[in-house]
Amino acid sequence: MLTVTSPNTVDWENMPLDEMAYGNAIDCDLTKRCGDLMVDELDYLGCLDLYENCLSLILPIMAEVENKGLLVDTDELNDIGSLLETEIERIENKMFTILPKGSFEKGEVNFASPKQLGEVMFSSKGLKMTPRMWSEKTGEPSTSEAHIKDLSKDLRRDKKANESRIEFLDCLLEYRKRVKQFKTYVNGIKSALEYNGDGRVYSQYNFATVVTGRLSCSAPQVKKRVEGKRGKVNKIFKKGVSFHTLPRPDEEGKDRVNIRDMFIADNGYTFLAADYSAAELRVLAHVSQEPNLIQAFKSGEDLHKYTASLVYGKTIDKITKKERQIAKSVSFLIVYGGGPEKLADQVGISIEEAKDVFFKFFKAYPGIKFWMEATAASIREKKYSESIFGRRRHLPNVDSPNNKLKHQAIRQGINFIIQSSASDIMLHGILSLYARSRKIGLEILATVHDSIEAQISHEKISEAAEIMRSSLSDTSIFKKLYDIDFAVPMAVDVEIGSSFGDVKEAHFDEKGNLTNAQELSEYVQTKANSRSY
DNA sequence: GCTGACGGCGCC
DNA sequence: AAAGGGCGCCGTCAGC
Repeated sequence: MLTVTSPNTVDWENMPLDEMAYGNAIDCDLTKRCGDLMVDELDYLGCLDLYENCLSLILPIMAEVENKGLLVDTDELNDIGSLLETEIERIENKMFTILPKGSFEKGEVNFASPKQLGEVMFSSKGLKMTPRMWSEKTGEPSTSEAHIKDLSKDLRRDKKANESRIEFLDCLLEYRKRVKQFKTYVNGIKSALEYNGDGRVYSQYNFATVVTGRLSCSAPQVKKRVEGKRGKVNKIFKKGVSFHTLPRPDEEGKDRVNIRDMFIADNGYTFLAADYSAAELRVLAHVSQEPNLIQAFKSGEDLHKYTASLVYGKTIDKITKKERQIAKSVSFLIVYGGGPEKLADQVGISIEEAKDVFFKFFKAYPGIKFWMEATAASIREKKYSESIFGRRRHLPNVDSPNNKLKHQAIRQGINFIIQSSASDIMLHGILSLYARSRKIGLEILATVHDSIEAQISHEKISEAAEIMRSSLSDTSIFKKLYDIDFAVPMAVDVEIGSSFGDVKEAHFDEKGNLTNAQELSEYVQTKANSRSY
């Protein structure tokens, strides 16, 4: 609320209603007055259409999503919880046996403290490794994953002499991952369930957080004064988790822990997820108007294979997994502003090879290079960049005397256009879907940047799948609303299953009909029948 | 006991 | 020459 200067010290839950009503009234008044001014400003800047066609409409829809929340499978939660507990204990014990005898005993050192862990890894008392990356802010030796992997890779050159070090580093990464899963999700969801009391968890979708216009997602919290304690608010209760950071299992199926399995559709409902395939690269095709990239998307071929075939001068059927992976990486690095060094690091090739890949990529898609250069020039001149829907990001750092900041601003500006445009396409997709969802009873449960999660009663999965696919992929609305001829189709994949973590691809025929409905629905029903709800 | 900065890492 | 965009959340630690 606008009128609250220190929200963390206010006890909302115990506030008298009239006091809260008064505060809210002031907020409404101020918001309205600010709103009128801002509408004029939006009009002046050329993005009032976006606000009226999309942003103003989507707010109440997301409020509905927030209030609906998601059902948690508590059996799954408990299973994952005890699995993680024993796993964490096992790894921790193992780590202490690896350390030199008499150096660090269990209970004496906390691996979660980068400072203490640094002692273990780098001091003469510990594993005596030589650091080569340091924190930018504090100058302390880094214990980051990148550093650990780098050290580990080097140690493996003399495997015999470094056996225990390598093992420790492997354990450390595993330990961190499991601890994070346990602390953030098992603990987090358990305490949320305890507070909510309805078996559900909730997320909050924030509209004015992300510079590009993406929604951010966070766990709503209640600040509360606990009985028996004096003074102001002294406890924070979380009502859920951020849905945007839920981990995926390392290897689908192989990892026994899949945090996403804990989130399920309501009893009698099937879980559906629709996501745009390569949304940002499609936007890149549109803004750059690169003919080969446009053709790649129009062809309906696998994009990364298509790109690889241009880069390596081979037919698509000759493209190896590795070549496809390289083509995929280089595409995303372009969107983020990454260079050959990152590519080499990511896919395990030499920097020379990586430079060659970049060269050939730009040769295959010359319009991308041209667009990036033209865009950079425009950003330097105007000090801002602008998305296809008229959103702007101001980038004063293009004039910074600091080279790093200067180049960073250019990358941010280029990425802004792509990320922001993709984000608004998705918001329009939500609107289209919502408009068609009511009559079949489809309910949106969550959104994650380029995907929408929803539920539908079992018997209507075919209709629901088709509605999700067709609403999200409809680009004709951009012509209608903004006179934009979108250059490529927005392809959408739909998945259907028994939980957020357990979905299988839906297949459609040319007419858009779901062809594997029978198989999917049997699978989902079987799963649902085994649940206690 | 609280706050904010920081390291670290999850996702798109 | 070097260059990864955008977030949220956890624990630790220093400072008040």
